[in-house]
Amino acid sequence: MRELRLVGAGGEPVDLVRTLNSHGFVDLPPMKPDPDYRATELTVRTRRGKPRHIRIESGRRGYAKLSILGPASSNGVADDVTDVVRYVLRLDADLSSFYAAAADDEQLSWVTTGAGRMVRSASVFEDVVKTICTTNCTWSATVRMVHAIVANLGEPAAGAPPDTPWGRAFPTPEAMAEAGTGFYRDVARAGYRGAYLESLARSVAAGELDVEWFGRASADELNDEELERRLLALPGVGPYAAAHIMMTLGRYHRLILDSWTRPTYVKRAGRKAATDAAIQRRFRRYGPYAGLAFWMFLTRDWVDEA
DNA sequence: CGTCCAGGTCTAC
DNA sequence: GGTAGACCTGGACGC
Repeated sequence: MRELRLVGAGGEPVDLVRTLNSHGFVDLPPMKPDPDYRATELTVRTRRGKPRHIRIESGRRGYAKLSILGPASSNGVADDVTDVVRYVLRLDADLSSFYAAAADDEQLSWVTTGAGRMVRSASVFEDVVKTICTTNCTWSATVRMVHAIVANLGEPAAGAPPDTPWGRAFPTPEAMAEAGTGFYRDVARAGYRGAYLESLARSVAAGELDVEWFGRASADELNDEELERRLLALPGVGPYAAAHIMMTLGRYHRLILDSWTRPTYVKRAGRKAATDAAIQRRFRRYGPYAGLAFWMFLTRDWVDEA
């Protein structure tokens, strides 16, 4: 068992439950939250050996508790797993300036108690794949595709049951590159997205495309405009997908405007209608955090207020 | 049964 | 540069 101090890089508080229910991807394997999002299970790859199945939950005040389930693990493996969890929970992010801006906003000041930390997948590749699986389809179709990809191509942790997506790490680009066109068509039933996924996996596996760098690069090395341009160049990634991927990368300037967020904004704001431009004006004051502020505005009721 | 469309994108003008 | 039309799939509808 390990403990993780729930504090952001700027000393700001971290609300674990809000983080574990920060956006739809937390409900996709290899993550499996409890129904109330007060804890989650997750299967992660480590530098050596099989993936590990773990559980993250509240610990003593101000801490999360991390348990590695299954066979006993060495300290090295526990260190690896801890690093992955810190990454997934985005504990390295500094949201203090976002909170400073939100404190003056009557409709968003509630976030300063620790909301706004968006879960990210263990790799940028995984977030790109999942995002492509959300395009032009219902959420149930996204679930079907991602379940098939993880259940069939993901490496199982020790003791993982067969034929389920749970207990398996998200597949490597190599595994997805080798799966074959028939897998995407007949098993994942990804339709025309299959070609996008296969092309993406092949480029990454071949070392021609380094999507992980998109997550590591600073804003000086890779500014938002250039990053967006590169994301739009990926197969199957258009304006919506680029904005969503940028959110997972911690680039919150762009608002995710899609068939769910637009009507949800109108409802939450108590309006009859709102143009994209009007929505963007509402959150412009947040500058680089405009997209995050928008997302918080939409998802306030995802967690019961204490 | 057919039509529409969902957390859109691509191609061809 | 902006805008139709096609596109896999499978639920949700209307008929």
